[in-house]
Amino acid sequence: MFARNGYVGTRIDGIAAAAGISKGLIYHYFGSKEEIFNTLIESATHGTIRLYQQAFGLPGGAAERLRWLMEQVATGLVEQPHMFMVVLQAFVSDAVPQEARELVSTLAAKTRSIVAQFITEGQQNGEIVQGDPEHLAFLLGSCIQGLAVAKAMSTPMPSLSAADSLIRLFTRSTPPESGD
Amino acid sequence: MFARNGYVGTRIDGIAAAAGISKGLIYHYFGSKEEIFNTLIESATHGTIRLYQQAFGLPGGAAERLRWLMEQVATGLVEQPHMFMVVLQAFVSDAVPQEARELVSTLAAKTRSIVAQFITEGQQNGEIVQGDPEHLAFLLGSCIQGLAVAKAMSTPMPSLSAADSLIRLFTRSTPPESGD
DNA sequence: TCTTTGACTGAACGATAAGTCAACAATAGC
DNA sequence: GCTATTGTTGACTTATCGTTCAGTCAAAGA
Repeated sequence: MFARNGYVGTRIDGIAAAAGISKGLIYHYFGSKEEIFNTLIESATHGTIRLYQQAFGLPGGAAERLRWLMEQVATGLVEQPHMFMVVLQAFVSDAVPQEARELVSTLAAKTRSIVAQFITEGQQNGEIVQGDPEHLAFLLGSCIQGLAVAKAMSTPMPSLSAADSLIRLFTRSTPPESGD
Repeated sequence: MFARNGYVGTRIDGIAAAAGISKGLIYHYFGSKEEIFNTLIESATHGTIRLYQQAFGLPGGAAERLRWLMEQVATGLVEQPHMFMVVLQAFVSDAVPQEARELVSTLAAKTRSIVAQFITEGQQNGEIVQGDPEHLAFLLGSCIQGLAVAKAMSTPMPSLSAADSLIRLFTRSTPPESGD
C-alpha cells in the first residue's frame, strides 16, 4: 500500500480494507498514520542493517562475503519488493514523517560504510577493482538501488542475474566468463 | 514541488503560493491537477527521448557516443535534479495520473532500446564488455537511475564522477587508469 | 466612450480522509 | 451467572483540498 501509493496517497480506510479489519481497530493498535509508517520503516531498516552486519562478521574473503551479501539483498528484493519500495518512498519524498526519513538516512550511511570496508579489504588482495572505496561503495549502492526499483516495478527483465552481472563488473579475479 | 512531495502530496495552494499567483489563475491555465502533472511529465520525457535520439545520430564509435550520452544525462541531472525526481515519482507510484505513467513507461522502453543498440555496436569492435545487450542496457539504465536518485537527494558524494566510473566499468579499451 | 476580451482573485462548495468515540461482542476470572 | 477486560465496529466530527464561480481590473478595438 505505502509502497505503491506513497505515504500521503495511502488511506487508512484502504489499509483497513486490505487487512480485513475496521479503521477503529487500526487506531487501537497504532496511535496515528505516522506511527504505522514509522513502524514499517523501522522494521525494514532494522532487518537490512542486521543483514549487512551479519555479512561483515562472516569468514572468507572480502569479495566472497560481498557477493554473498549482494545475493542476500537480491533475494530479499525478489521476495519482498514492496518492502524496498516503502523505504525508497521514505528516502526520496518530503511528504513522510521525519522520523522515517532519519531512519532511512542512517540506514544508507551504515550500509555504505560496511560495503566500503569490504571494498577496501578486497582491493588489498586484488579481488576488487581500484578506486576510492567510499566512492565505489556509493556507486555500488546506487546501482543496487536502481536495480531494485526496476525489479520492484516488475519490468520484464530479471534483475537477479543483473545484480550478479553488476558484482562481476566490480570484481577482478573471477574467471573471464562474462556472458550468460 | 511534485518532485519532493509526490503527486498526492503536492497541493494546488502550494503551487500557487510558490508561483506567486492565485489558485484561480492556475485553473485558468490548466484544467486540473492531473493536467499540470501530465504536462510536466510530457515535457521531461520528450526532452530526454530527444537527447537519446540525438546521441544515436551522432558520428563516432559506439562507446564514444555512449559516453557522450551519459555525460549529457549526468549534466542534465545535475542541473535539474527535480525533473528526474518527478519522472521517478511517476514511474514508481500508482497514485499518479495514468497518462503520466504511460509516458514514463514508453520513455524507459525507448531509452533502453537505444542503449542496447549502442552496446551491440560497441561489442562488435570490442569497446564494450560482453553480455546480452538488452541485459546490459537494462543494467546500465538501472545504475544510472540509482545514481540519479542519490544525486537528486544531494548525498555528500558527487555522482558526476560516479557516472564516469560506471561507464568505465562497462567499457574495455580505455587505458588502465581506474583510480580517481 | 462603450464594449469586449482575457488575466486574475478569493470566497464558497463538495468531497474525502484522519482521527474520535460510544456502543457492542467476546473472553476470562470469580 | 456476573463483572471486568479486551477486541472490534462504524457512524460522527473536523479539517483539508480540489474545483468552481461570480466578479474585479486593465488593456485593446470600435
